[in-house]
Amino acid sequence: MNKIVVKTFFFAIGNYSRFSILTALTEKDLSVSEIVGATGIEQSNVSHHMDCLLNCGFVNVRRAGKERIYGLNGEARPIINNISKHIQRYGSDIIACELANKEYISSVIE
Amino acid sequence: MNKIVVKTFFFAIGNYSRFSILTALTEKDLSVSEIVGATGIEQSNVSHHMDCLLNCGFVNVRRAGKERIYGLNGEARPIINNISKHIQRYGSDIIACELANKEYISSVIE
DNA sequence: TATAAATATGATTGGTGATTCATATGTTAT
DNA sequence: ATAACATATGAATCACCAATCATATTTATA
Repeated sequence: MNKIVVKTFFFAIGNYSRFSILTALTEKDLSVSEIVGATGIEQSNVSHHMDCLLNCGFVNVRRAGKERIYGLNGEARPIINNISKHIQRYGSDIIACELANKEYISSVIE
Repeated sequence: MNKIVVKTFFFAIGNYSRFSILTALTEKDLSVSEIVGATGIEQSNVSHHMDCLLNCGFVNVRRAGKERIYGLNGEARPIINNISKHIQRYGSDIIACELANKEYISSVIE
């Protein structure tokens, strides 16, 4: 398994903000301001994330007047769906994680 | 989808070293020194990672003399397998990521 | 019980990247 | 052409975590 591929994959997807954006895009294509509304992430921050997701091939973009509409790439959809399924299915195991109570990771959560 | 669960999941798995360890454990249970051998990660660093993976419920551990043998938890196995499959299947898309050439992420790779 | 082997723990540090802020670019309408 | 809206870009900061080093703990063997 190629190290660059693995690192790039987790870099792009393994971030809560970006994963939220990808999840939101699972339902339908969204403009930047709609993504801001759906996720609560600040506008310029969303743009930075979209740049990352674009460059890593997870999303595509098209113009619509003043807006830019982002959509999931076909290859990305099954990845997001599958990880979501896993997280939902094994969420109870994950949340049982004692680490959440240890300072080591406490900052990671919320 | 619970934010804590998502964050914990990606925190634990979304790290190349920890993902390598989990991948190595897919084949068979391993002692710490065997993990060191298989992954090239330094001993105390492996221990720190195992602490994380233990606490997050991805692995279990048993004693065998001086050694400690780590194994994948049943719930973790399908997650690792599935993500591996995805990365293998969509690797060519991921690796086409232009971001790899931009300084923004260049440090992430290697 | 002293020594060696295997692993864990604690403290520290450096690098990285997410976020924020300020501003630029692009687009539409008046 | 200018104003208003939508988004992108650049720079800077701050927090976080992976890695390292030194040392402690646990178990086995002589």
